Amino acid sequence: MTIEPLHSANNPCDAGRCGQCAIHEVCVAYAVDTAHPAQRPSNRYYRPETATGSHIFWSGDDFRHIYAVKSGCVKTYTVDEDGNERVRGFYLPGDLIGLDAICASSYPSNACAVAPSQICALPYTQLTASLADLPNMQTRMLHLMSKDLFIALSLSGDFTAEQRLAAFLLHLLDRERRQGLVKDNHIELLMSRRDIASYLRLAPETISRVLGRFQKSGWIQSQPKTLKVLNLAALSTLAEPVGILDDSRDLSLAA
Amino acid sequence: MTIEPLHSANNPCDAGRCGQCAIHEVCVAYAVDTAHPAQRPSNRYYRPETATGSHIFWSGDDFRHIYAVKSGCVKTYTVDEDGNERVRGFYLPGDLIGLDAICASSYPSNACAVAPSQICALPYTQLTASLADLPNMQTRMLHLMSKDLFIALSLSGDFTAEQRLAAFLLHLLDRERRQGLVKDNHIELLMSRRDIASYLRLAPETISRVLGRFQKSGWIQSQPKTLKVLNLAALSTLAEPVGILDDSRDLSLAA
DNA sequence: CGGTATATTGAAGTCGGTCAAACCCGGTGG
DNA sequence: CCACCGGGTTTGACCGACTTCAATATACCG
Repeated sequence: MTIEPLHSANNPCDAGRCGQCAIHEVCVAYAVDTAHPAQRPSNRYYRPETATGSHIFWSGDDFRHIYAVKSGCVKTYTVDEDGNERVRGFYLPGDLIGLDAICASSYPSNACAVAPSQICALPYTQLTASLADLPNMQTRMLHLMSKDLFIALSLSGDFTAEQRLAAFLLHLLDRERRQGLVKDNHIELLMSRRDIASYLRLAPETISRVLGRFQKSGWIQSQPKTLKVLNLAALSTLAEPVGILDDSRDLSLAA
Repeated sequence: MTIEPLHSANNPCDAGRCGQCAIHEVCVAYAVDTAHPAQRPSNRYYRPETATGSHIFWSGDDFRHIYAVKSGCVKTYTVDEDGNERVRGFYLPGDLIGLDAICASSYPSNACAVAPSQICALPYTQLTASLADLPNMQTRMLHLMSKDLFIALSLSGDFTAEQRLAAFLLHLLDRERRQGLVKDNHIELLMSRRDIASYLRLAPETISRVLGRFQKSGWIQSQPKTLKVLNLAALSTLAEPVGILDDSRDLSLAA
C-alpha cells in the first residue's frame, strides 16, 4: 500500500517556497497548491517560524484550519479544571494537526510548539475541495487519519511504563530515521520529560527511573536532550505488545 | 457543522433492502449505492446476520473492506503473545470498522460480534472511488474518522476507574438514545463486563466494584445485561474530565 | 434441573504516583 | 571568572488505586 509522491517534476508550484521544503513530497499543503496552481504563490500557507512555547490554536477556538508540520515539533494538550495538563499528541514533520476537530466546530485541545517549528495552515474547506480533485491526496489524507487512529488505539492500551516508553522511543527513532536525521541511532528529544510523561500517562519521575533502568541494562545512553539506542532488539521485544512497530505499517512521514 | 442526509426521497436504491434499514440515512454503504445506482440491487453489501462470537475478520487478514454496522454490536481486539485479550473498540450501528487498517495492508485487530449483528462490507477501493463522486460522503467519512480519533484520544487519558466507567456509560446512553432505543435512561449492555473492563483498561472486578459503588450512591440501577441511569448529573460531573460528552461534538450515529 | 460461564465480594500484593530533597546545567550578573 | 539562581531532572521513601488471587453467588442454557 505505497503512495506515489503527489508532485510532478515540472509543477509550477515548485517555483515557490514549497518546492524547496524538505517534506514537500509528502506534504498535504503542497498538494493543495498543486491542485490550485492559479492561486500562486504556492507558499501562501506558510507562516513565520513558530517559537517554542507559542500556540497555534487554543482549545475552543473555531475550527477553520488543519495545520501541517514542516519542521520542529508540536504538542496538543488539554487542561482539566484542576489545572492538570494532559498531552494528547506530538506532531512531527509531515503530520497534520487538528484532525480530531473535524467532527466538531472547535478544537478540542491546545496546540503549542515544543521546538522552533514551521507550520502551514490549510483552510479546511479548501482542503476538502482539493481532496475531491486529487485522488492521490484523498488517499494520503485517509492514510494520515488512519495512522493517527491506529497509534492512538495502540498506545491507549494498558501497558507497563517500560513497554510504553520503549515503544515511544522506537517510534521516535523510526520517525527521525525516515527524515534522515538519525546518525548511529541517536535520537533528538525535542520534548521535555514532563511532556513525554504526560503523553504516556506516567509521572515525570517514572520516565527518569525507567530511562535509568534502560541505561543500567546497557540498552540506551540517556542524556537530557538526546538519547542513543544501543540495544534495539531488547527495546523492540519490550515494546512489541504495544504494536506500533509493525513494519507492514508505514507510520512515518510518508504514510 | 451539520451533515445533510445522503439520500434523496425517490432514490432508486430505496427499492432495495438498504432503504428499509434503520440507519440508511447515515449509512456510508447506502451512500456508496447511491453513487452507483447502475449496480443495483442496492443490498449487495448486505451479509447474513453475524452471530454472537462470530468473527468478521482476523488480525493479519488482508485489508480489503471497511465494514459498516447496521445493527448489533461488534468489538475489535488484539491478543498478545501471553494470550491477553485487549478490546480496542466497540462498534454500534452507523459505525465503520477497519478505519485503522487503511494505513496498512492488513487489519491490526480481530473483529467479533458481541451480539447478533447486521454488517455491510464495503470494498475499500470502491469506497474511495465513491468518495470522490460524493462530496457529502467524503465529509461524512472524514467526520467518522475524526470522531473515532477524538474518542480514542480522549479515552486514552489517565483517569480513575470511576471517571472512565462513567464516561463509557454516558457515551453508551447517548448513542442508544440517538437510535431511539432508550426508554427512561435504560441502557442495554450488549457487551460483557470483561469486554468493558478490557476496553477501559480495568479488571472485570473493578467494573463490578465501581458499578456497585454507583448503585450504592443511587446513581444507577445495575443489572447484568441492562442498567438504568438515575442520576445523570452526578455521572456527568464525574465523567467531565474525559471530555467525550461535549455537546458541540456529534459523536452519534449521525456524526 | 445440573453444569458452566459470568458476575460479585473479600483479602493481600504491586506498580506507579506523590511528596520531598538533592542534583545538574545553562544563564545572569557581580 | 566565578557565585548565584531557577528550571528541569534525578533519586529515595512512602502511599494509594487498582490488580490479583480466591471464594462465593448468580445467571444462562442445554
